[in-house]
Amino acid sequence: MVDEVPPQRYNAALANEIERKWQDRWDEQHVFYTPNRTGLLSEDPRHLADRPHLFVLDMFPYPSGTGLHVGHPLGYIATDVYARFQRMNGFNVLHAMGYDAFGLPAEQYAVQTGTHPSATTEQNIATYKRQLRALGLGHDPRRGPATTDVQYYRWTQWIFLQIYNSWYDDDAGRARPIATLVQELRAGRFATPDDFAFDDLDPLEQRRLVDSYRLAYEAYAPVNWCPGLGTVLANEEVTGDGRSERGGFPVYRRPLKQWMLRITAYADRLLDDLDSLDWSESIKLMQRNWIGRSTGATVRFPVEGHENLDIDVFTTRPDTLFGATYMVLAPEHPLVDVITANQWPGDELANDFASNSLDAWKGVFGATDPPPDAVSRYRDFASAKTDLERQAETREKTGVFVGAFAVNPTNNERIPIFIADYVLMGYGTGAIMAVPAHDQRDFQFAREFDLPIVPVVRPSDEWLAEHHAEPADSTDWSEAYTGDGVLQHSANAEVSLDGLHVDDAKRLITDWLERSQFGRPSVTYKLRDWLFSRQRYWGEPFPIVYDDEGPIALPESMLPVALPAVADFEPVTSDDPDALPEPPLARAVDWVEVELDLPGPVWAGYGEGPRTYLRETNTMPQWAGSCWYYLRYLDPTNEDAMVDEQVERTWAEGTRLDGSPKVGLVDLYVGGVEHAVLHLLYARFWHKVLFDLGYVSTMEPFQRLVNQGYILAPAYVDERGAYVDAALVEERDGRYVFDGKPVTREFGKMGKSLRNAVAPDDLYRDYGADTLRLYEMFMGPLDKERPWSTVDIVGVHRFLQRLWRNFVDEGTGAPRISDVPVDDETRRLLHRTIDAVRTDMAALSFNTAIARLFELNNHLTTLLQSSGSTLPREVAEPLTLMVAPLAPHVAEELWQRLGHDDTLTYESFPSADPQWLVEARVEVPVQINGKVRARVEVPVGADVAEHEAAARAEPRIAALLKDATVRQLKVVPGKIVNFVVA
RNA sequence: GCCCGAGUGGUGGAAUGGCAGACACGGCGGACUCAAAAUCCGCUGCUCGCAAGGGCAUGAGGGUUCGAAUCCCUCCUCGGGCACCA
Repeated sequence: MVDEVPPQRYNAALANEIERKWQDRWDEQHVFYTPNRTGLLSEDPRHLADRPHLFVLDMFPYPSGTGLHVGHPLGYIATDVYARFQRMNGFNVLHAMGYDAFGLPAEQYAVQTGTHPSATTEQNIATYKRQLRALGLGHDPRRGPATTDVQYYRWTQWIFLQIYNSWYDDDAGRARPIATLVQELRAGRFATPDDFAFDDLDPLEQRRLVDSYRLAYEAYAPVNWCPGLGTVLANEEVTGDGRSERGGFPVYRRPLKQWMLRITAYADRLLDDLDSLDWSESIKLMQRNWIGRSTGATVRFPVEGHENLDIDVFTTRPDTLFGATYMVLAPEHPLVDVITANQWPGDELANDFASNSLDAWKGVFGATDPPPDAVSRYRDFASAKTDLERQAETREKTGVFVGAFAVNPTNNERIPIFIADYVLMGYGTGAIMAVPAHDQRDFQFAREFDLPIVPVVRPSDEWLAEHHAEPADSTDWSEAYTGDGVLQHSANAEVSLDGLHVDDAKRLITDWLERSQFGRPSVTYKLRDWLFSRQRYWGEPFPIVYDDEGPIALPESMLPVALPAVADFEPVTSDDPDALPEPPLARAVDWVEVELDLPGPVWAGYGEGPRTYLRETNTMPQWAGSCWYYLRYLDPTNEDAMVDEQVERTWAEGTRLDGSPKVGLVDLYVGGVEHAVLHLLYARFWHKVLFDLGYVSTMEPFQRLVNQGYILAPAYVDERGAYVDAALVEERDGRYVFDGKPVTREFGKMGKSLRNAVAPDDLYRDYGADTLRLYEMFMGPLDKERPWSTVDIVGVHRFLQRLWRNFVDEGTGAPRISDVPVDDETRRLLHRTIDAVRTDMAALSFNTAIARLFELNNHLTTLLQSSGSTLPREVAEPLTLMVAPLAPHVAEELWQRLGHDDTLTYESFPSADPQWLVEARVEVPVQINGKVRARVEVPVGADVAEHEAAARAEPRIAALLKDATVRQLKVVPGKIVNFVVA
């Protein structure tokens, strides 16, 4: 005989029933429709548009074929709780969810399943929508576009056109429309070929000149070529060990013609504007490091034997210029071919340098052959290495002398020129002056190649002692000295740095360099321009066509350029590093060839009547669609503009946490830390371009950023080192067994690769969505990683069950509510709880907010048990409203059973009455020598003397103080009493 | 190698200069039950003690302070980022 479960017990079955009911009702009644103040979507039956606006955003998901696991919605739940909380605080909250659906994985999934990516993408989005709806997320369903919608990517293409049709005016410090560049060129502001007036240039020259200034441009430059994926990649998509972030295929540096976006023009603003954002310091730091601004000087080194030929180097240590004893160019440096000598220098070398140097300088590459052969052999050696191999070689210094000399402009010493792969073409000028005494890499190279090491900064005595070194003789140093010190050996007829410290020496030598025209102050960045084209099918086509001379942008009227529906969409992949990129769209011959009559000025290549063009066959990278989706949420149905100006302005109004006006459009942005430099840098860049061109009114996209921690889960490895399905592993006596064989447990990020994903559908079935929501919020602070533990879920499920039972008779389902006033103790607890929950929710500290609600509910449980009475409405209603953001379905159901007809979504969040926050008396711990020995009660507001009297009157304290001398007494009223005794 | 961040009961965590361990899981004991599950109640950092009570405890060591998980220094471990960036 099995006992009946009470029909109205809050269990999974009842929870599911309640959840379905409220999800349907929210949909039917358009509860989460967020009105715009003007324009489209301004229908506003609830009069929300007059409220202050708040934009709460999640990083939108990539709809993969496997659906959601419980790690995904952590951030979505958090933003939903926050959005619901702020709706109850009187905000008109914009909260929606779109889909980032172009990109590599969708294409790979399509290849695997043999289905077209448009079909799989549609299915995957449907799955995600179903799973997210079941969580009860209060999204405005009208505002969630997919980046693959043609009506969406039409505007992605439009933004690309704005970028293409802009140039960066360094003097104005912002991007401006390309037409203004033409005005400036006509006015003679910038140099033109052979100093011809702009209008005297032929149209092709004009076009090339203008193209060279655009923020989107084609460049033939070394790029990251990944044959395993069949596409090129951005720097940000290549891991530290030279592999593709997606798939882990080797990546090679190859010079290829590709589209680039001039993000470097924004380097300073991307760096400086971080200060005005409410982001964690660690994310800001990651962006700062990625941008990598270095200040120093560019110095011009004349090349011996070449009239008017100089090599520019960038250095952060111009103070050490007198110590530059050789020079190094990157192997790919364009001047290498010009300066490489035909023969090794002869006897004069022995006069200037140690007699055995030349053989050392030739290294292993020039032993017998003349310099050009040595150079070309070294170049082959260097370019054959993948980044991975370079890494593995523990930074052994290699290189070769090119047989030529430069002149150190400070002292006219001739210094040999080398090529070496420790100098990178892509950074600074691709050439360095080497100061081996004060740079560790140069030091190692100098040791390897028997080059002079001249110390020009005198190290501290401690350093010299530690390195057993003599200051004058650097040859016995064990490493370079990079610290501060006093300059020496650094004087010529015009300038002397001797006796100065490093910072002063930098200033003085930079002045001298400018005066003598050998250099100038300069700034260099690690950030490179953004490689923006991919050889993929599943991405946004470029609104670009080609004539014989180069690219031409299509006019806005020809948007969208729809992605042709081809059956043959597979990328051409290879394991041959020498394979060349082949965009799949190039095979869509009918689409590629197009006859157009392009209007526009002659200098842009337009206006020649109908003619045949070839379309650009590369597509945009996945980041393109995610760079601006938050803007489309504002005005998703607008067919005339990316976003209506008025609408954008209303959502841009608002304040930061400290009350100052916000500079970022989105009030709260929550997402994974993996986008710290990729998406977040790209999106900031696009937003700034749109800001410069007047399409948005804020200079930043995201005011407050919170990175949610990953959900970790146990993963199990078998004897061969392979991951096994975690769901099928059993625990036996503390050991783990899979299919009868022992496996070892580790913890890792939940997901497909570790085979440890837990599907939300199972949890909806076993506990309900409210329980899942509450559990994910209760596990710990939002920004910390946390281990998933399915057993712990029962704790929050029990809470909901007790809450339900306190409100509702489990047998009949009738509410157990009365209108009698509560006792003072309960009322105090209620108001303290309200106060704490408000603070915690505003701070996204949901775990502690939930703990406070547990306490209140536990108190009510005991209260009802002891009195057997019904729950006073005075506490029932605020408790329901406080639970609502976290567990909205059950809260709505209780609210209804409390006698309310309308949704509680727009009810006011309870406010604490200050009168009930203060206690009449307060318990204060009494310490003796910092150890708590007793507690005494004093009236609130008691002074120091009252505290002391109360403490001394306490029997235990009195006994302990009886034979002791009180040397000091510390009282913090209401907090602590501390006797310091001898 | 450089730069961040984090180390608190058996577990997740709370406390950001003033009572360490809120809240929850797990465990132990009890009530209900023929029994079990569910539910409810109590106990639960370690240690000495029959008890009253004492001692020890926030990765390790030192410092500042009447008082330190919290601030400072050194070290250890783990996690993350960057990595020949001149």
